[in-house]
Amino acid sequence: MVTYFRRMDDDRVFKALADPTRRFLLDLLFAREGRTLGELESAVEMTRYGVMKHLRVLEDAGLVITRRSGREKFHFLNPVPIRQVHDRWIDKYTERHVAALVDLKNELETER
Amino acid sequence: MVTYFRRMDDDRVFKALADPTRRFLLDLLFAREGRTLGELESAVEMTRYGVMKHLRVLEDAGLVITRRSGREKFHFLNPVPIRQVHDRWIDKYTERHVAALVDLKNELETER
DNA sequence: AAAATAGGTGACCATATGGTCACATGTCAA
DNA sequence: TTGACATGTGACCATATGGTCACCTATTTT
Repeated sequence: MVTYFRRMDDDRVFKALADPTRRFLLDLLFAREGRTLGELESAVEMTRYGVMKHLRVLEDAGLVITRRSGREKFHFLNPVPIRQVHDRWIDKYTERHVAALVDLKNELETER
Repeated sequence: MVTYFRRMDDDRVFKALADPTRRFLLDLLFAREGRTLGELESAVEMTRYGVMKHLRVLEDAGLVITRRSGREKFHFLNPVPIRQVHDRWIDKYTERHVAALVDLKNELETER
């Protein structure tokens, strides 16, 4: 029960990952970092305000890091919180097995 | 945009992880697997129905696997979807660096 | 067979969340 | 310095989500 409350902090990370649009924004930044709001906006079927709100959520969660330059704001993906999610439920010992299993699954699925 | 829609499937995994109670249930199963509903219920301040609903969501997402025996139902943690989340935004090359960084962070924080 | 135990369903309600709009600020170019 | 560009804010609304309750089924025990 202690854990229950202590962990409430990373609520923001999981809440941020819960929305498909936000995950897609992370995908875009994963493919190529340093994008501006306008650039991201054009990739999603949504108004600028919606995208901004999503980016705000991602930034608050620490999943996206920004850097301003003049009137532009560049967005970068931060993988650290993702790794922490991983480490929460996959310990060092089982990691090898699980990773191998997932890799195998991917191979089998792409082979077809 | 293709990715955007193709990935809609794992919506369930992220939605499942979005709730603190569900994450706590995963913590409980991570600590010791094979728990029954009644056992999990007593660890959370919530009615049995709430816990059941959460377990259902976790099961639908594939994060929890169950096995019935008589009138009891045992719950087990499945780490595979967690690993898939990891692999989506952390590639093989940066994994080493990120993992080392997170480990270092943990050391520094527990040292104090 | 009756009672107790373990789990399950559908409806219901308060609140949280995603998305848009009107309006506003700061920066660059002509 | 005027206009265009890039990003920001607060209010607002429809829908999704978490939690409870009344009621129900299946299995074990006495």
